Amino acid sequence: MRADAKRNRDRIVEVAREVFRERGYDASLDDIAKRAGVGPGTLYRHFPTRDALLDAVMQVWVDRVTETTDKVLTYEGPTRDFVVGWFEAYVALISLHKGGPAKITSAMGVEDSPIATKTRILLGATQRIVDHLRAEGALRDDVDALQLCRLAGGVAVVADQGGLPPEAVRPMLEILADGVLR
Amino acid sequence: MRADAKRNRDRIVEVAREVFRERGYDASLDDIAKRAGVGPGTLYRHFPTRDALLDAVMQVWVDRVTETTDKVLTYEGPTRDFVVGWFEAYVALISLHKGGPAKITSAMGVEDSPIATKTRILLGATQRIVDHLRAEGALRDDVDALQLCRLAGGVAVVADQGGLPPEAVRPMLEILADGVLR
DNA sequence: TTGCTAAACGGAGACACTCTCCGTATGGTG
DNA sequence: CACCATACGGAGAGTGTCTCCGTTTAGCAA
Repeated sequence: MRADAKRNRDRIVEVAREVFRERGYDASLDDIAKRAGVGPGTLYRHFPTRDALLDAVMQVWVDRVTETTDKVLTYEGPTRDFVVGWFEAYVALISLHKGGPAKITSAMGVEDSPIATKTRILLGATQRIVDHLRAEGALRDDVDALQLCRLAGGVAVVADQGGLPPEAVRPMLEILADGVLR
Repeated sequence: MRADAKRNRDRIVEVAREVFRERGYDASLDDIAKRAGVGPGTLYRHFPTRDALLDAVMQVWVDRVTETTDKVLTYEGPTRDFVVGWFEAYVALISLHKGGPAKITSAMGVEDSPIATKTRILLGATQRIVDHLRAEGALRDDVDALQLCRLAGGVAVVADQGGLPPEAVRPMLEILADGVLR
């Protein structure tokens, strides 16, 4: 890749990250291009679809998922709190910008989604949590990581779209936790 | 209201119902106007916003909610099945057209929403279910109707946006049921 | 350094959707 | 049957998406 191309690409991603956070996932792409000081053509060449851009924006985020999972896994205490803790972390991870939860959760389990890379990473992280719980024999047999992602994702979507405060979200996550544990 | 006005209004609602079901809540309003054989101005005069139109489209649906609730309440059998039954009915009710679950669930509990009438009806129906469960002492104390709507709504959103089949939805509703019961 | 070319740029503009304004048409009434 | 409040509908402004293509430039080879 040519140096100028890389420079522009990076700049677009950086601007997009800000704009998505400020204005949500629906922000105008031409506007992002303008703010990045490039023409719309340049933006669309680098990122043919909105999802492609989102995918790039989220690259940094990938590392955070692993970190967060590591941290949650060190928790020593009641299993229920452990699960609720994971759910809260999960919701926070997918709620980085408005519209994120819906985007991610509806792509969950869909192999050919444009953001499949990202959902696979989340699923992998959740699988680690599931394995941990299975080892303790604390999880219901008929529950898998995909379901956990969808359930917590559902709550996150509702919270995101309805603008719910954390104190309204936690009780719902507790209900989920009680539902998935033995 | 003048006769021609009423005729046009009814026709628009009828067409909108079809189009929303076929194409989802994002369908073009000008297109609906065209299909109804009226100008965009006419559509927008009758329904200043997309939500106003949706509200009109859903009027019939209101009756169905009450009916369905009545029916669910006659069920005699295990409490868990009763709750799962209600959740399934709830999800079906709000999934009449694509995008419906998100629209309804994010408006849930928001007083000044354009579709507040509809969410209040759903909330009322769910309250009847909650009362029934309370009488049996089967429900957790810290759970209310609003939470139930949001939880089931979350699952419905995920199912709707991800195109999940019923057999993927039911287990999640069972988990919810186990979470909310004592 | 210079010249060449593939790669990249960027903006004009086609297309689509939303929503409004206003000249025209008409139903209902006195 | 004449009047006019009510309703119609389409032209068009505003905004966003996305493409095409003429212009520019980075990077390399001589």
